[in-house]
Amino acid sequence: MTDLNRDSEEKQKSYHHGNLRDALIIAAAELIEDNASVDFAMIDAARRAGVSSAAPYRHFKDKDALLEAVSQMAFLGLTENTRKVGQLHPVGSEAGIIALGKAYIDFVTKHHAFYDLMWGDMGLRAFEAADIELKTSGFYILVDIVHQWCDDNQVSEYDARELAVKLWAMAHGLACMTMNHQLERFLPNVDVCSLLESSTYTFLEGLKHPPRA
Amino acid sequence: MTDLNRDSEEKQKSYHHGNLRDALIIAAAELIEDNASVDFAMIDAARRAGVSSAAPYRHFKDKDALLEAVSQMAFLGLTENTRKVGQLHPVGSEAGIIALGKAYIDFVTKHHAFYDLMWGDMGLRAFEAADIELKTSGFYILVDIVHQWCDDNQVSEYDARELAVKLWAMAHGLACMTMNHQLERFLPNVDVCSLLESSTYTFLEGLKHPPRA
DNA sequence: ACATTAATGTTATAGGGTATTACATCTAAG
DNA sequence: CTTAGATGTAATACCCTATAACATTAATGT
Repeated sequence: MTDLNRDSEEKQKSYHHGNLRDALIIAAAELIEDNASVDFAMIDAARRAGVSSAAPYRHFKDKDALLEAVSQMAFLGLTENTRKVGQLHPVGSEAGIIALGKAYIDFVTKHHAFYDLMWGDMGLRAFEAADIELKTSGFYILVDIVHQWCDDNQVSEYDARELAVKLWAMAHGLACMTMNHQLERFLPNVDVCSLLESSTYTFLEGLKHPPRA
Repeated sequence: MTDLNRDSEEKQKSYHHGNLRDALIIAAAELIEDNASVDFAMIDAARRAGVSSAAPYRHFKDKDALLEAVSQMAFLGLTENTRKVGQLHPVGSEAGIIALGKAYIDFVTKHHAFYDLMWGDMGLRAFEAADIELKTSGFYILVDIVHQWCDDNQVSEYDARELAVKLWAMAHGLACMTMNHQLERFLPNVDVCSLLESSTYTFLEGLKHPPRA
């Protein structure tokens, strides 16, 4: 009877968790989303995964390492999202460029707390490591689209990467201002997506006309 | 002799500090700059001001309150800087608009650690308070210049505040990407100021041409 | 002047968080 | 089936925030 009970029911709790590392990443991500802050306590992530407060340190050197793992998860999500949206539009279309910008703003503002992990002090340390591709591939999706746009519009004097950076900076800036509640302060009732759209159109229009005064 | 020594020398230490509140703000600001992070310990700010670890709590409810005071100081500096730079150029000139953007990027990137205080989670709480003017007056300097630019360029169909937001977002985005070291990653050897300049020119050029396709 | 009160500073400490150490339990390899 | 390595636990040292109880000074009224 004792033996029967041991692994009947569901999975029951064994001394070893099985996949604590992933469970901790998920637990941390949930805590971050719930509290809208990265200031959760390690012991809370541990409890959520059903282990003691010391267990996480078998899988992560310190809290920063766990946060870095969450950051990587977030980058995966962002890149995946970017790729999907990019495929919905013809490469080089202005609609595609705008859609990417909107998707970026949408992702970042909806996962506000992850933003700090991805672009804040945290991400920077491990950015040197082997995951550079993971964290930059989203950008190159935009570069490709912009490159094609340049070809299609006889705007050949510009470097696609430079244009992509500028366009990204526009989206990034608008996303920041949204998250800071400055947009609603200075432009109440204005949608950030419509701002991005008109900004992008204006900018692309400017590119098609004489470079300098 | 004992009496003589007591207040000779310089100011000597009296039981009361005299202006501990300001001293703590300055100490905190210095610690933030030095460590490039807001994660200083209250006791370190207290030591820097020459008092015990509990003394700060006579002047600030908690650490957040001290950080908020530092944030206000930073906003004062940014606004003052913006005002000065604005006065160097004719109101409405493109050079003036670009100079403001450059000044913003310069200030924010040079005081990277303050950025979090000013626009991060911190600032948001007290943004509701009486210091809204302090924290927004810099923006309206830009609005005025943009408004004049619109008049000078027969671009009347746009709201100056909306254009100012868009221009600010551009500068803000570029500043973020600089601080995140993304600019140097994707565009090594490119100066953020030159990016802002060409971005702004392109954007303003776009405004002068047919609104939509 | 002098007493009284408010303001400001100190020491001690509770409470909460991180991360380590020593020990316990399980898994896997031969 | 034994032994080594991986993984989990309990206990704890250390750091930080914030409060409480107490000490000292400044300010105020008569």
